[in-house]
Amino acid sequence: MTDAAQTISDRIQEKLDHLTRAERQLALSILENYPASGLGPLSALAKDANVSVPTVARMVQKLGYKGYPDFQSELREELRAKAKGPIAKHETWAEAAPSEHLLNRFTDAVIDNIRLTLGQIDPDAFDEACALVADPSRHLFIAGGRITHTLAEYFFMHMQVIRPNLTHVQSTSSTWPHYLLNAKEDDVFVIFDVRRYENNTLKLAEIAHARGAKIVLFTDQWRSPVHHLADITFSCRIIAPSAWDSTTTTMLLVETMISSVQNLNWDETKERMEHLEEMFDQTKLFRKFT
Amino acid sequence: MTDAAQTISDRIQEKLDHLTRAERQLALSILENYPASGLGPLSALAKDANVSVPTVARMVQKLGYKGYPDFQSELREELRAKAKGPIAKHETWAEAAPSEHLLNRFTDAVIDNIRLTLGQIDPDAFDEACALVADPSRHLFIAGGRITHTLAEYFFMHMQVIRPNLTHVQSTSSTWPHYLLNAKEDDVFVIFDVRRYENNTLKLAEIAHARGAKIVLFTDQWRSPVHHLADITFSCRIIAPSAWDSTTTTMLLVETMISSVQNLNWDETKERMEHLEEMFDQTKLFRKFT
DNA sequence: TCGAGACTGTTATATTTTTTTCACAATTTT
DNA sequence: AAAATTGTGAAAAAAATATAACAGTCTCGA
Repeated sequence: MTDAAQTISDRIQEKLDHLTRAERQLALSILENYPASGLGPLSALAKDANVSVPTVARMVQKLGYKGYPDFQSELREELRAKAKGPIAKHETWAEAAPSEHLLNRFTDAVIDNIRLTLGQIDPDAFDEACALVADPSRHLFIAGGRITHTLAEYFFMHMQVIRPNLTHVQSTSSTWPHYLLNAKEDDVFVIFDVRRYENNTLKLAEIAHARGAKIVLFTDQWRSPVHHLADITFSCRIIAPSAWDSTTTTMLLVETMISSVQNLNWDETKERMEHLEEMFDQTKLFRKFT
Repeated sequence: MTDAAQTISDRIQEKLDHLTRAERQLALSILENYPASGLGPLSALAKDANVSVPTVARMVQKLGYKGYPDFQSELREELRAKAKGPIAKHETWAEAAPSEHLLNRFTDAVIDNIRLTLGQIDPDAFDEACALVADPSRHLFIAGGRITHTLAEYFFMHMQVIRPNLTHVQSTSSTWPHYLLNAKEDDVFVIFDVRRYENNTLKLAEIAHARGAKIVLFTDQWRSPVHHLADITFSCRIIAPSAWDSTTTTMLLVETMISSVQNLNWDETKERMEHLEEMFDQTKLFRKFT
């Protein structure tokens, strides 16, 4: 444990379990900008982590240092050694694992996906899509297929809080709600379709398109055939070192859209969220934040 | 402080010619192990460079800083920026959008989450968890709560293809399958629990723990209370510029685990995937790949 | 539900360290 | 030799740290 080969970062992480709430909060804050934040004055660190000055002093000693200056000098020593060392590259994500480890390879691939996907996105189209989705006067249909079902559900769950007047449609479902057939011209469909593209989803899109509804499509880099019917298409790169494709990038886009729509409807959302909080408090479904 | 694009190292080197002998000696010493030596006390730096204390004070002001502490805080700021790495900063993701656009801010936050999360992961623990989950002789229970339900379902969906003998439990469900109460010692629970932590999930974990089953937990950086019962915990950073937390990082880990487990069980998975393909072809649920 | 105990922030103070500045002598440079 | 530079020693000022006492809060077990 007290081996010289151990970095202070390791040491903190190791003891993370034995720390109390405020101390853990502090520890995480230190790791956040490691090691810079630990090299400033104690008071600044405390403020940064939103804990009190004594908490910092107490934890540093708990970690086994004689005092804050002692802790700092070890940090500097580590920084010194690191700068000297031959391995200055920080290209691995899971630092404790070799770069060939799946953790690093997979993350590399996903970051690549994110980079390439975002690079192709037209921000105006994105904003336009958000505006469409945010408009409560349009009925919002959200549809996913077999794989994308979870994404659609995630999106639906959040939209439910943000706005009224929406429906979750599972394209693989044998029975579509009949009012879907009555979709109006002003309605919006958010459709998820990645390979392998599903016939049902295409049919659904055709119905929507025939009724003149707007279609926002999340698909992969090869583009679902729904693409021809969609008003706005987001194609996400989904390549991963796996037998399956990665949904992570699409998830990122979906979450960004949720955040954006939420901002557009903030007044109403706020109210709805407060109601939700109340409900949760009443049902005691959740524990108090610890 | 004047030029943002210039590092302090650059600044020192630039002025190197206009410095006197002792000052140059000091400057070179600072650059020797940069930036560590500049972050210690002034007196230590002076001693290190074999110059007097006033020389250090004089030069720092000559370089344009208000005082030694000012110089230090700039150094720390630089270190901070550098630690973020080239990927996190200095790059706009959606190139067509300004860096203040939500697309870029959100992605920045998520990349940060990924970096910090992966940095804390113990690859051995990860491999161990994958091995547990891959073992078909253990019954696999997958449980998620309100928010994490979609993640759990996504994981379950893929595990279904990879291995038999598994169950999806929705912790918020009013009725848990009765055989959950008969969980054996060798069984494995994969539990998702992020804030706000759910009491039902904790109860479920307690049952599992009481029966001696293994518990693998996916939680957030603050750690669900289930953590105390879990054999292996993955804490994912979930901060985002949004009223909600981001699940993207957790999704990344889940997908990595899926990929890893799939590799471990490849022989069987292959067979099952082929069966699945056949089924899909027969039901004509999917279109041919175009 | 209640109470003991642990945890944390607040406030205050003592202590230590660090920084800044000074005057002046020694040394080097021009 | 004059001017600039540098170190020495010291001391004042400022900042940072360590510690204590205490009250409010939360947790957990009875």
